[in-house]
Amino acid sequence: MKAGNVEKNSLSKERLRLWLRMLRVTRQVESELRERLRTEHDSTLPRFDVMAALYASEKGLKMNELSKRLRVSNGNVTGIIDRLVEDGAVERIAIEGDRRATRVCLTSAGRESFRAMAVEHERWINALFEGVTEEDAHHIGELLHRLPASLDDTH
Amino acid sequence: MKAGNVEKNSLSKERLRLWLRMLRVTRQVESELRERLRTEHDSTLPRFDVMAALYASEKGLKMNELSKRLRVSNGNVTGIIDRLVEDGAVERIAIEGDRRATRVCLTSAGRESFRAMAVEHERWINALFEGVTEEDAHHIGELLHRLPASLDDTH
DNA sequence: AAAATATATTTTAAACTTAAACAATTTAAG
DNA sequence: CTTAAATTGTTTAAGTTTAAAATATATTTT
Repeated sequence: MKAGNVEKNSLSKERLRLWLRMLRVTRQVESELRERLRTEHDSTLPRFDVMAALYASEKGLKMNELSKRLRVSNGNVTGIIDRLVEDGAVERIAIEGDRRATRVCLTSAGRESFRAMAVEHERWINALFEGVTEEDAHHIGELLHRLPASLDDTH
Repeated sequence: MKAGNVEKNSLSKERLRLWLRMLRVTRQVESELRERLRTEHDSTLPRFDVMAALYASEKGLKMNELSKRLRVSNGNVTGIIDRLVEDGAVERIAIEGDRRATRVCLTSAGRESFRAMAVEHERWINALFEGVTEEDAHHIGELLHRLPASLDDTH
């Protein structure tokens, strides 16, 4: 085996190790957030994500946009929105000029409810990442920003 | 507002940003892996994770250990193992001396099948993380290793 | 030994997830 | 204008996921 292959191999292993660690940390944090959303706000992570996307957009989003924004299947979004509508947190609004599409908005109750969760969410994250300095956060953030190279991030 | 609060606030925001990026990258990679496992190996990510854990242990694992190792509920493991058994990749073996517990092992077909997937899996990761140098991988890996501080990693 | 407690796993109910098939509507081509 | 193609959203089938209840077995207490 040539020296080049040895190096390549070792780099490959190091990248694999990095991926496994990212996966572990992400799952831990997700699990923690899920638990707290459930016990303290009677909600779930998918609901929170959808509400966050809607909160950020002034006049709501089409189902389509929501599904692209969150990178989940459109069928998935349908189900989550159904449940949020049942709970009165979200409403579907017809779009004039296109009878296929629907615009989805937070109700004022939904907006209120999200605000409460978001404040705590930031606190939780801040506490979970206690060991990360601003420099670390910035540095890792920059690296992740251009990663993974082969996956297009634009939509 | 005091200066301390401003800094604290900014750090908190930076950590939140880091978390959101980690989440985005992790989901992208997971989605990519899921797709390739499905199309190229007629398998799934949870199956792969379970098989990886079993492959790494010489004489299999108890359902219990598997669920702790993968940080998923025990009921979840039951379902995944059920399907792997159907596929002939895994077998349940009684434990002498404890009729509650079951040991779960890869069959030789399962071991074979996992090996094939694992080789490609490492290649995929290596390609997806092409932009990460060995130094970066090592550095981020070290940081993630001791993160998140508040979550105990021992079980 | 009987009762209480702990452990190991499965079952259940509800939600989430995807891919694929479908229905409705709009847009584009001819 | 009329048909073909593309877009938007829902439905369906299969699998994943969790928490909680249920079951079965083992261990400890009394």
